Amino acid sequence: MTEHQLQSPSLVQLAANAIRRMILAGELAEGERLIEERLTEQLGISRPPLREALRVLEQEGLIVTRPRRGSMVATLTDQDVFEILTLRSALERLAVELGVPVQVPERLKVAQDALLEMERCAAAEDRGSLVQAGYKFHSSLVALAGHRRLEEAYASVQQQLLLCMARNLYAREHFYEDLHEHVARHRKLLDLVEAGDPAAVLAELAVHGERSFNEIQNNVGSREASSS
Amino acid sequence: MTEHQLQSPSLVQLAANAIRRMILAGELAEGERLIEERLTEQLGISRPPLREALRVLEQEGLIVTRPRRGSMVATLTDQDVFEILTLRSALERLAVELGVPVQVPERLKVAQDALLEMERCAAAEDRGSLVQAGYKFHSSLVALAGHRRLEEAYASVQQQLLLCMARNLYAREHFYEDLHEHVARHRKLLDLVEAGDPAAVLAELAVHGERSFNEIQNNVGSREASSS
DNA sequence: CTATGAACTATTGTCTACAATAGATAGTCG
DNA sequence: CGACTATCTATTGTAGACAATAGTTCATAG
Repeated sequence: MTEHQLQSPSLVQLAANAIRRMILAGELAEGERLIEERLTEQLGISRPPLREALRVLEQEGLIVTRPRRGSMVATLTDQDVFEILTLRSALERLAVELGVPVQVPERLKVAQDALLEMERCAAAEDRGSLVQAGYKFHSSLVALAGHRRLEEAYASVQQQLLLCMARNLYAREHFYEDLHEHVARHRKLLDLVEAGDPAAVLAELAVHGERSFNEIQNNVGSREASSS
Repeated sequence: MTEHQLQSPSLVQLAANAIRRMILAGELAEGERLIEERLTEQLGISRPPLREALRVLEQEGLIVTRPRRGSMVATLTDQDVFEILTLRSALERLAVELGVPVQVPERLKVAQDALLEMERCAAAEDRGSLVQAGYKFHSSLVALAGHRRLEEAYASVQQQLLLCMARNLYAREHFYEDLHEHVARHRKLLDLVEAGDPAAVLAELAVHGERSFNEIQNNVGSREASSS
């Protein structure tokens, strides 16, 4: 049932991916203007496909466009971070309600693999990769529901969270106070999922989300303080 | 705090709105191919802005685009309808959790007005307008949360639901078995919101959603049966 | 010295034209 | 007579150029 829809990507998709990567990697600072002609030179394409790519990123919430004033990388306020975190939490809850107990074993396998990857990263104290692995783990949990729109919405929200973290290196360095405790929480989450008890997973997810919320808010706050 | 950001809409926005309206009004059938040149003639614009508009609609889930094969109006399967309804429900739940008890009285006013409009439509037995008014009512409930991303996500999902209903007139004619009972349920919902009891609203919303689910599924099913 | 206005430049919005490809149709071979 | 292949056409993908506007800078007047 996995659809291997291999189809040559258009320049629009390639451009959108490239710019998305640049933004999430922090190569483009928040609030930075995206000059179309400059991007066309960098990417080696012409403006029409680039502009279509910008529309895609705009819908994804990574950039903001005002008529006649061009596009800029989205600037996230505390309110934005609040919105992202609450929305993410709500989507995860739906995913658990629909996906636990697990119906399709293959999907569980993906989550298990992601967790193993997280544990490897924690052992190597590689915080950067741990963030990525954590992202994959959560995505795989959401994928348990077999709900395409949910997955897309989640990916979009998670992406904005990465943008939020890309804006200050501080978060990337200090994000997880205790790596192993962090991974242990994820292990517990997966165990509960495997046990097939949605209520227990939701409860764990609640404290899980609470922690993320505090950590991110603190990091964002510290950035504001440190920039003065 | 209401931002009157008056800014002249670009052709992209105008085109997106126009095509969106055409799709939701049923003027473009589900699965119908959207030939770019034909649309440019209808709308009196050239292809670049049109293509950007199509990207917007693609991200909104109203059309599907495959590389080198153009765009077509999205075709919704039963799985799609399931996804739309569950997602909508999850978003409404988040809205209630954040928005009840009501913090900003002005927002409640909007919901009250929408409900009055619903009651007027029910009294006039105008099912078409009732659907619209119901949409506004639910949107205003979601707006209680003061959560921009939530509102946008909800609008997108709700829009797809309208697409789902646009594909068969049957749903529009017979959607609400009992108009007044339907409106009464909404009245109760708003009363609970005003009372400021999130748990009670969530409980009512659950049965509310359950009903919508059955009604829509039945209508979709009947369409499939009646088309043979 | 400051504030207001106009001209200018950088950038976006839009259009026309060309290149490339997927689907269709007809022709030919088995 | 059916199936496969080649050509052809309709449509999408991309490029480059022109038009319009917002922000900036400089000049001038108060």
